[in-house]
This record gives sequence, C-alpha cells and structure tokens, in this order.
Amino acid sequence: MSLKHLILALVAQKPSTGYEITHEFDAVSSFFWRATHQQIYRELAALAEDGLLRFKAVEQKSKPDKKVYSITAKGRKAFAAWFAEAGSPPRQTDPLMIKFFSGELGGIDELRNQLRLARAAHEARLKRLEAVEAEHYGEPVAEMPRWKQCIYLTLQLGLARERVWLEWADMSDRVLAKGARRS
Amino acid sequence: MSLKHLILALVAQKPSTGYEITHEFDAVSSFFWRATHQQIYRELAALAEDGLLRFKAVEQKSKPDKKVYSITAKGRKAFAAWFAEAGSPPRQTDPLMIKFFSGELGGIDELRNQLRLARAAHEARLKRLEAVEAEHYGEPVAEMPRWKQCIYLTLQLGLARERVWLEWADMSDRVLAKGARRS
DNA sequence: CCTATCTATGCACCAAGTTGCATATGAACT
DNA sequence: AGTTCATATGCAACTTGGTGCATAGATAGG
Repeated sequence: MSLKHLILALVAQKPSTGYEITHEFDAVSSFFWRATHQQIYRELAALAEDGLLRFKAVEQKSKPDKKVYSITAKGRKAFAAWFAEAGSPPRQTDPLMIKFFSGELGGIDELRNQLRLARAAHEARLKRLEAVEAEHYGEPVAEMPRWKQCIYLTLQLGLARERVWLEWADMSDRVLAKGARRS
Repeated sequence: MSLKHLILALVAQKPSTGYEITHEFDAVSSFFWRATHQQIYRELAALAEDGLLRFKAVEQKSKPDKKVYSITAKGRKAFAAWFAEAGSPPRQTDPLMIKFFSGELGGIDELRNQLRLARAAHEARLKRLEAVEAEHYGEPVAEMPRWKQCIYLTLQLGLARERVWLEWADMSDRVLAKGARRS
C-alpha cells in the first residue's frame, strides 16, 4: 500500500503535520498521487500505532494545536524494505476506454462528445504540468541536485503521458469522423 | 462505477455467464481493465437485483449448471445514461513514482534497479499488445467495421502509453547514470 | 449577526478492489 | 488413489479510496 510509503517518505524528509502533508499532496497529486485529508490522518494514526512514526503535540497561539510527526528507525527500515521490493504493475483504468469499447452501443456521436470533454481535461492538466515545469525546473537537468532530478523525472513522465494521450485523442477523432461522413 | 458498465456492455453485446465474462476480462484486461471473478459475480448479482440484468439458469451435461445473463431495457437505459455523462479524471497512480519521488532516501542504485524491473514488465506488456495487434488488427483501420475501430483505438492507446513509458525509462536511466558516474 | 476562509484534526460510512476460501462434477495424468 | 485442470458459481473478510460530516478558534467582509 503506497500511500503509507509516500507519507513515510515525506515525513522522513521533514517532520510534518497532517495538515502540511495534505497540502503537499495537493501539489504532488498533480503528478502522481491523490489522497484526501481523511485518508492521510487515518494513515498517520495507523503508522504511529505501528511504531513507524511518532508525534509531538504542539500548542499554538491563535491557531489550533497540531501534531508534528517524525519517522522512527522502525519506519526507516520499513520504508527501505518496501523500496527494495519489486513492485506490481499499476492499475491503469480509464472509464473512457469502456466507452470506446462499447462505442457502437453508446453511439459514435456521443463517443466523440465524450472524447472532446476528456480532451479538454487532459489539455488543462498538461498546461498545469507545464506551468510547474516552467516555474521550478528551468535549469538543465544535469545541474539539478540528485533529489531534484528524481522529482523532475516524475514530472517528465506526467508530461509525456499527457502529450501522447492528446495525440491519440486527435487520431481517434479523425478515425471516428471518417466513419461518420460515410454513414 | 465502471465495472458495472463494462459488464452491462459485454452482456448487451451477447448474453453471457459470469464464467465467460471472467475470461473476457482476462483478455480485455490486457488493454484497459481488470477484475476478479469474485468482483464479477458480485456485480452480476447486484445488477440482477437492481433489474438491470436478468438471468436464465441452464443445466448442462457433465458440466456444472450455469446462469446466462442478458440485459433488460432498464439496463440499456442505465448504460446510455452513464455513457452520456461527463467522466471524472481517471486515477493514475504508480508506486514507482513514489520511489522516484523518494529516490535519494531509498538510494539511487536501488532506484535504478527498480526501474529495470519495471522496464522488463512494461516491455513484456508491449509485446503482448503488439501480438494482439498483429493477430486481430492486420487490416487498415478504414476498412474495419465501426465496432472494431472503437476497440482498435483502445489498443492503440495502450500501445502508445507503453512506448512512451519505455522512452521515459531510458531517459531516466541515462539521467540517473550520469549522476552515478559523477559521485 | 452571518458567511467565508484559514488552521488543524478527526469520526463514520460506503464503494471498489484484493485475497482467501469454498462447493461440485468430470477428465486426464501419475 | 491423489493431483491437476477445466467448467461454474459464490461467501467472507480485509484493504484502500471516496464522501459527508464534525469540532474549534480567529479573522475579514457583507
């Protein structure tokens, strides 16, 4: 289960609160993950219960109290063990593919409409990723520190995926449009 | 929930048993979906309970009895309604990206090892998809019937994704290797 | 006053996915 | 006989993701 390990990694980099992690996810989720605050708090509690994290309660003025989590040695070990495991193939599912699979049943015109809607969403996502790249990754990769290179590479995969999706979408629309003219 | 709709689509194309659907998934999952027989039977029962499918029990000789499901008018309506809905962005998560994100913590050598393992899996998947293409989609797309074009397009996206992933993997390995030589 | 936003945390329930286990018959192989 | 595979169906428990709702204090705006 990978949310657990992403949280361990974040806390290992810097002791953090659930609130901070939630906000980090709002940024990171642009690339490669998504989690709600409910999930994050739930997981933090479980990790602390299992001894992989510990927390210190901190009182604040004019703000609610907060819990700052840090990683334990047991947590570091668990992370390293997971890191060295061979992963299993990620689940890659997209309901739009069901719509394509059942395109004749649902209707080709509606399918093309669905494709247009999805295309707009993917374009918006590509623009967001490009904005992140422009804002944070202006220097040549060879000049980036190691940690930054690694993150940069996750961004590059996100960008490449969006671009290939858009190319595929345009090709699909051409294929479907040709048939439409014929009938 | 999309498994439900994929099942509706399959049953709409041809009345089917849970066993047949499970086997269809084993093939379809190569492209774009995955489901266990437990899920499928669970969903079939729910769809029948809700009146979207009906079934006829059939006795067989030297084989267990089977249930052949077919779609009801209510099921067709539900499918059409879903088909016309704007979908939400698919969840795209890959634990390998967490490993990249936390590459310095986990170790660059191990990260490159993980990349190699993943690369082998993606290459195998690409070969499988290419074999499907060669076996079933030899003719030009313009000559395919409409239903076949739609399925062909799902395959093309699968192929394009795998290819772009492999390009990204090779680029990433080069970036990580350069740093390795430097340190 | 009310509403909205921010900081900060959390309970509860449901949905969807995963895994283990099960029944039963028949055929083929060791 | 036991094992394996195929046909065919299904229960149960747990995990992981999603959604709704909640508490509490402070600040700003209508």
